[in-house]
This record gives sequence, C-alpha cells and structure tokens, in this order.
Amino acid sequence: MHVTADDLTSTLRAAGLRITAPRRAVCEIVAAHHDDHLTAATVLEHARRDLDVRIDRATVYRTLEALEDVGILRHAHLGHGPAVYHLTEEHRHHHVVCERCGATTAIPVGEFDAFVETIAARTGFVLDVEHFAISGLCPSCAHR
Amino acid sequence: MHVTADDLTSTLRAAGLRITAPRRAVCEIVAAHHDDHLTAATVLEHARRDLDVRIDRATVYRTLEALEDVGILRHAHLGHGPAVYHLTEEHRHHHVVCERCGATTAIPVGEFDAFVETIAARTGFVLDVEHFAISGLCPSCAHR
DNA sequence: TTTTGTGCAAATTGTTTGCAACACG
DNA sequence: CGTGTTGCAAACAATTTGCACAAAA
Repeated sequence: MHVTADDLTSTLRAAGLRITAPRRAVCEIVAAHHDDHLTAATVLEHARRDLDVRIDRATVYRTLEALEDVGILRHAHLGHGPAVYHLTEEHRHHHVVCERCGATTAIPVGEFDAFVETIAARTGFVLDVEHFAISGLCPSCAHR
Repeated sequence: MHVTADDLTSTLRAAGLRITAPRRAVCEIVAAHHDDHLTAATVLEHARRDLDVRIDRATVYRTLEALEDVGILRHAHLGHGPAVYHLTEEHRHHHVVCERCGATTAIPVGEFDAFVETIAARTGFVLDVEHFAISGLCPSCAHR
C-alpha cells in the first residue's frame, strides 16, 4: 500500500512538529498525488481547488521543507522551472528532460548503478543522480 | 593555442553580427578566463574592474547568448545559482557538485560514454550530460 | 500560556523584455 | 543612412524572509 496522509502527519508529529490545517492539507495532497510531478504551485492549486483551503505559498514551501527534513519527501529539478516533489518511498525512477521540447522520460534507477559506482570508485563522490534531471534531446528532437 | 578574443569576434562577425565595444569586451573576458567558471555576473565584474568598461547586464546576457547561438560558447547549471559559461572548445570535463558544501569536481568526459550509450540504446534520448551538473556528496561530506 | 506556525508583504536571485536612443557597417 | 545594439527600467519566476498575529499542545 502507498503512503497515506496520516503516515505523513504522524511522521511530522513524531518529529515534534505540530499538525495544523495547512500541514494536513499539504500531506493529503502529497499522498494523493504520489505519482505526479508535484510543484509548490501545484500543491497550492490542489489545496484551493480540491480541498477548498487557502494556504499561503510560503506555508506550502515551509511544509514541503518540513517533510523533506523528516526524510519522507525529496525534491528534484527537472530542467528550468519549479522543483518537483516526490515521496522518498515512491520514487523508483529518474528523469531525462528534452532540452528542446521539454518532454521527460523515466529511466529505471538500475540503469545508473554502474555509472554511480564508477564515479564513486574514481572520485569518492556519492552521486545523487536524481536531484538534477539529466538534459538531452528526445528521439524526435534529436532527428534534426 | 587557445581561442582568442579575436577568434570570438570574428566568429560573431562571420555570423553577420556587429562588433561593438560591449561585445568585444565580453569576448576578451571569455577568452581570458577560458578555464574559469564564468557567470554573467563575473563577466560584468571583469568588464568593470579589468577593462574599466561598464556594460549593462542585459547586454552581457545577450552577448553570451549570441556566442552560444554561434556555437562557440555553452552554459551549464552547476546546482543552484547562476549558469556558468565555457568555450565549447575548452570544455573537456563534466562537473559533480557536492550538495552539502558546494565543492565541485571534474570528471573526464569519457567516464560518461558507456552511460550515455546505454540510455541512447534504451530510450532514444541523446543525453547532454554536461548541461546540468550531477549532484552528490563529496568524499568528506559523504562521511556523515 | 508558551511555543510554534501562519499569512502577508516585501526582499532576493537570476534572467528576460520592451522601448527609445544610439552607433556599426 | 538604416538596421542591429545598447542601456535602462520594469517584468519575471521561483523561492525566501521578517514580522505581527493566530493557534496547537
């Protein structure tokens, strides 16, 4: 089963944080859209539209940050534009973004393993390949 | 020998662009700092300090863009913060940036070849690994 | 009732754009 | 001279911050 809004709020509470209406709303949205590319703006939108709650954008950022601090959420940068958030548990693929048309494609994590290990062996750096998407040209844009 | 400021201005001129004082200054700076991590702000700084020329930031961006359009310059995003520019000719390595302390390390291009080919074979995407730096933890930050 | 969290508004950072004046070719 | 360029100032997008007020625990 997937992570639920309650899982998220409990984790926040366990970390000594208070559970407020805005926080609960953000948790619900994050849980409900675990496989989307959630941005802070999207969360705000969902709060207003789906839950009919109006939260300030600063609060959205702060709540997302709290969830990240607690370890259940992460954000990634897919090219330019806003950061996208995803549950740590759910993220089982990386992204490649077409720098011309913006199309994104998912790449299974395993595809990166050999590469990450090579770099670790050579440089000592432990890569976090998913934090910044890799740029490139999608098949159709590449044909030009 | 390295690319000179004249090489840059000639290329611009060959593309039908006019050579103006600001453009010449930017070309000189780019040529002189071919192995640095030049940002638009840095270019501006050098223009003012080293060349005693005051260029507007919009002009710096436009000139850098012109150089990119002409194919002799590229920019990359090393984590957050401003884009860094480098001569196409000179760029013989990629970067990995420590997400904790910001340290960057260079990785020879060859290190990526196998990976880029695997992705191309599997997805048809032609990766441009250098456009967005890869995030990670440097050896010392990783030990925590 | 004492912290912690919220909304609001303003600040920040990096980059882009509209436009009138300007100058290369 | 005429079109490409510049500087300026304002617009932008994403995110952050300061602060008085509100509300969890």
